[in-house]
Amino acid sequence: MAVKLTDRGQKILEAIIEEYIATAQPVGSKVLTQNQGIKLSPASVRNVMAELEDLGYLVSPHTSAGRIPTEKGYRFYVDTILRVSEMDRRQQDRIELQYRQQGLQMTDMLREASRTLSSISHYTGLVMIPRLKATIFRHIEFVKLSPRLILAVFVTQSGLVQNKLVEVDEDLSPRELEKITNYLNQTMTGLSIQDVRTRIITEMAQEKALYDQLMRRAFTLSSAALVDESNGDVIIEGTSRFLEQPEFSDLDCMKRIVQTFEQKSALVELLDRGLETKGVQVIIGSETEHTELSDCSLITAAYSGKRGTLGTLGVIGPNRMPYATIIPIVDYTANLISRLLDTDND
Amino acid sequence: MAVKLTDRGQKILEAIIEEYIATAQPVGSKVLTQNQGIKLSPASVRNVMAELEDLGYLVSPHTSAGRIPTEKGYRFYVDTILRVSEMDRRQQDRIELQYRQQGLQMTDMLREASRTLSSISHYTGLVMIPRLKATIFRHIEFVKLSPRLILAVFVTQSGLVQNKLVEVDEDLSPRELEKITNYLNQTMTGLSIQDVRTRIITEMAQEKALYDQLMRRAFTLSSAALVDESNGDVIIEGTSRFLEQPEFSDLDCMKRIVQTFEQKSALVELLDRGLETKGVQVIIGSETEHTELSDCSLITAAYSGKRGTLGTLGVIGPNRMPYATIIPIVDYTANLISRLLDTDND
DNA sequence: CTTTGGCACTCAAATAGAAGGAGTGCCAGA
DNA sequence: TCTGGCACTCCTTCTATTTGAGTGCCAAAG
Repeated sequence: MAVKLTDRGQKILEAIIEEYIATAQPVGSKVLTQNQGIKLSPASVRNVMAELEDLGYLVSPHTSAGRIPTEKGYRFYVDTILRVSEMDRRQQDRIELQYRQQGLQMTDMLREASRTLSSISHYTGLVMIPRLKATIFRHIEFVKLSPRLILAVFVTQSGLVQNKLVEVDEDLSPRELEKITNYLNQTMTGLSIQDVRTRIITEMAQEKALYDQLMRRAFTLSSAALVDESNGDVIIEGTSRFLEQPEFSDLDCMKRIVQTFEQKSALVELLDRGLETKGVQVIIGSETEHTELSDCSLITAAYSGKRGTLGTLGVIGPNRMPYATIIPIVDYTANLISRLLDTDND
Repeated sequence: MAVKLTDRGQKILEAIIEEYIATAQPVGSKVLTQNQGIKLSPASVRNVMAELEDLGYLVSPHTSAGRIPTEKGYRFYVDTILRVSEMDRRQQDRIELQYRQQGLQMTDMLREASRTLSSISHYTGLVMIPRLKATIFRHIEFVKLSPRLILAVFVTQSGLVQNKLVEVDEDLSPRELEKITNYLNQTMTGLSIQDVRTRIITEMAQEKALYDQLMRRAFTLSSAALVDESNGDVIIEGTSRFLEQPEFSDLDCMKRIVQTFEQKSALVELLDRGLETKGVQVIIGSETEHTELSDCSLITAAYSGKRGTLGTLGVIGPNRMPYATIIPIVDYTANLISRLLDTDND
């Protein structure tokens, strides 16, 4: 790390990585000299390449092949060489229009976001559904389905609708239910679900609540309704893109990756990492800390609603991804979604 | 079709298909003679096999290979040879228990069904989400989110909850909204969504409704709320199972299939076919009428709620599927889901 | 001291040929 | 009608050889 890389070394590393991203073939010294911008003989390039290999940025699969970037190489490329450009303006407009024409349902929008991410990046799109507890309480409504079964419908500030069936021990009259509804809507609006839940707990602990039958029921009901079950769901679109990548032509390796996708938990964990971070985050290969995904990279960014971060979205593909084009795409999409969530439903 | 197959022909066809299902290798005359139940010499078996090939039930990939079943062969096998057994009782109980422990949300249950179908069949599970219009109206509730934006929450008899955001032209007072809610819940409960919609249309056409402001609004609102957007969604679980099948080791073919899955429309169409049919239906290869799925077979069955068919579910895999074990699984699952939808939420 | 052309060397990938073997069709005899 | 035998087909596997891209290193040129 402390080792400085010469200017020339960087240029050549950049050229190699970009060539490899484009072709998926080990890069030799000859093709690099055809690259304008490098005005050296193959022999000189070879010297530099040997240096880069010593530093751990490149490896050669075997003696008579070219070089391919290591994870360290990609990391260096992303961190210090890469300068991301803006996204094409016309493409931006086209995407935004597509969303505007859509309906207003939040989950539909997120699904569309995942699909769009996949189709314009040509990799697999990921969108994390907002954690309930991170959202702001707006409104709750109870619908009595049968004496013991109540449907709780619960709307967040950003327009996310969540329903939950709650089984209760005692038959609640419509009037009681209405009172409970009014009480909750008056006291809880504007708080985060997290806060609502702690508040319910503290109030339940206080004696005054325990003496009041109705209050007790209100709290029982609402705490049951607000349990976050959708604990980290991810919308994955474009899994088939993985099948296009030559590095995953090994069926066994492919299968393990798709299985990991299906389980989702690993992806949830990876997307969670981006929640705290501002801007675009890149996770390369073994940085995922999942052996099945050790040949995959993620480009993620957080999106937010009116108040703070709601979730993350991004793209997953092979290490050999065109970061320069995809980073702006992810960045733009995260901002767009944030904007749409802000303007909708107010 | 008119051609009668000898008893011996059937026995041998059965043995070949079952051997091929088990091994995925062309079946030769020799292995068949090792099968107890066939007490003939390889030469005699060869004669029968040549006959079966003439009839179109078998083909040989090349002269020096064994024979593999054609679609026609599978069809004949499924229609006339196959006798399906009951499902293992213990497995039944284990599955049912798994569902009972689950929550009550319908979509979660269907997702679980798809997952279970996949995991016990070792193929890909499919469950069609009920079409809204096929379901029975139970309750509707409106939540005003902002002056112009109303959230309609709508519950079907079988417990499916659907929400929809409706933009309205005029600000409705809470009282008006309540009146509308009451009116709709009183008049529409027990009708199918289809009926509700036609009723709304006819009533709107009648003059009396047009003169009544409130009524008009009620109808506008409810018709907007009941538009079926989720037009045929399918829950697909276990796509990675396809990667295990040797017949799809060709990456290109594989990619086309997974892409078709992702688009879902083809699967919706295929599952739709099973809506009218009682019992288990088998669709083999080109019967799917989708070129991408011409090497796939589906085993489907309809499931129903309190009143009539709600949707279909099933398993998709290669033509070479162990029909004998999967048909009972699909059958059992469809019945189980129907039963669970009947007993829940009443 | 850096750069470059030359050259021997390495090793994966492609090609070609040979051997092996599974399975068939057909025929003559039981 | 069934069966053993036999010639034939042609896919699969294996081995040997060739090919060529790319390297490392060195000595000479800049």
